[in-house]
Amino acid sequence: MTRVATWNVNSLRARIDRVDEWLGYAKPDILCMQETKMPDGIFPYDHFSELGYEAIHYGHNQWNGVAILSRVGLEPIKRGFFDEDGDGSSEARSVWAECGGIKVGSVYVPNGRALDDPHMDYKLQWLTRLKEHLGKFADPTENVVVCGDFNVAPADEDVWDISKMDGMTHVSEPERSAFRSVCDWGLTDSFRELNKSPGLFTWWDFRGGSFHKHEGMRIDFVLASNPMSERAYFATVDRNARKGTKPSDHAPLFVDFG
DNA sequence: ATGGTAGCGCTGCTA
Repeated sequence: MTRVATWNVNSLRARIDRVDEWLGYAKPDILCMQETKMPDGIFPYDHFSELGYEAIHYGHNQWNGVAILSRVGLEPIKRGFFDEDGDGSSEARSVWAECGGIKVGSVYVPNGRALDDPHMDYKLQWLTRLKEHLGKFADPTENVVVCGDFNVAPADEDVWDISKMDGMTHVSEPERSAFRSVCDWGLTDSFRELNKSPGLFTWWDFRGGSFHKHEGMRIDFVLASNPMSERAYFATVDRNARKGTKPSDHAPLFVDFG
């Protein structure tokens, strides 16, 4: 069994105790993290090594930052897309490695902010570039997982109340279309394949008690190529990690592959 | 009720 997890930690420095706690009981083999919000120079490689995890991190500053932890081996492949230099001139939104015979990507898709904001165009273009990158990274007949915060709720049942989302980001047709286009490369939303119920969320706004009102969205995914998808047999969101002291606004989710 | 909270880092930006 291989347990593949993804978690937008919303600052690794602020969340390190919660991450340690979660690694201790969830015991993922591979954990993709987003929004570490730190440069590579202070990423706690040694700390995770003591916990049995190899790691690759890509971050420049207090924004973005992505990582992959693995306890089944880790061969670094690329910081950023293949058309990015990974030395600081581009945003740190993707990192790529091979872990125990699985090609793994950890991605943090731009937020978009609003439908009429220039960042929305950037978000859509970034998703197009992600798909182009996948073509160079791997073949969909290989073992591939692309995990992360996509900032898109792909279907109406992935938000708490679609009637309140008219004109809002994360649910617009251009965003959903761009997400589907990435999946059309050869990736399946493995969590949804295994959990058909509506109202299963991975993110809740810090404001207004959204978590306790169950007002969230499902915007984090473990996307799996067919050889991986066929092996997926269990998936869940750990809502307990969204409770208690200093939680991230995202909960971790994982998929177990036989 | 056009707010609210969290993190970073220093005053406003990002989400």
